[in-house]
Amino acid sequence: MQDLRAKAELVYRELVALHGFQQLVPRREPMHELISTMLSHQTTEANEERGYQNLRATFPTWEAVIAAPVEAVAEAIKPANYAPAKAKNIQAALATILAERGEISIDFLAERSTEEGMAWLTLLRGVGPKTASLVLLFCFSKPILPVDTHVHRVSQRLGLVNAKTPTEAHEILWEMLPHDAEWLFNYHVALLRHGQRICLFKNPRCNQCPLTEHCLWYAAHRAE
DNA sequence: AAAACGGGGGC
DNA sequence: GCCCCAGTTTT
Repeated sequence: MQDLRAKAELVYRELVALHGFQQLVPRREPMHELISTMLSHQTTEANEERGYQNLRATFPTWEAVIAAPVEAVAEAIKPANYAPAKAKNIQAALATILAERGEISIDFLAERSTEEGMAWLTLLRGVGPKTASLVLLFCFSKPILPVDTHVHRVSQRLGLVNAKTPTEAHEILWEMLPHDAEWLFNYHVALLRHGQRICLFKNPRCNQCPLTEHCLWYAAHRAE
């Protein structure tokens, strides 16, 4: 177990160096993070960004998004996948947030514990554990690890975890990694970037990876 | 645990 | 044209 922790530190150093040290501050604006992450599911970063920019350009305020016909919101976020469902979810989320304190802001999450924040956010339709984790870590510096498919896959290939489900992968990583927001932020971002750019789901670019000698997947597939 | 949801862009 | 993608919800 202790050697796994050491390996995690090695992976952290190598991948943060490779993909650039990320600053946890200045933190992202919470509403931007929440809505853009809701848009991001099952689509690409470029489409998420276009949908978000188009949404903000179309409606002057979040209140205007709530007031608009759901079809108009769906049209604005069209580049994102599942636009009709996401439009409905975003309007409902904004209405819930407005009801919380009478203004469109989730800054009140700063005063809540990590667990309370997770519970509150995941009550929103269209917000699951990944989205909630990202908002709490990126915007409120809560020590929490978002385990998306990239973090899971890269951790798995490097032998850091051997888990059937994302939930199990999260439990193992949480036991192993430091519970420090900046460390977790860098780990998440570094493994995400690695998964997107080098450790691809299919045909990973192992010739660009500094960790092949520590990689179980590479050891099993190097003959191919 | 597995399927449904469902669309733009890269190859 | 085929297949993938910062996931969530429902069966």
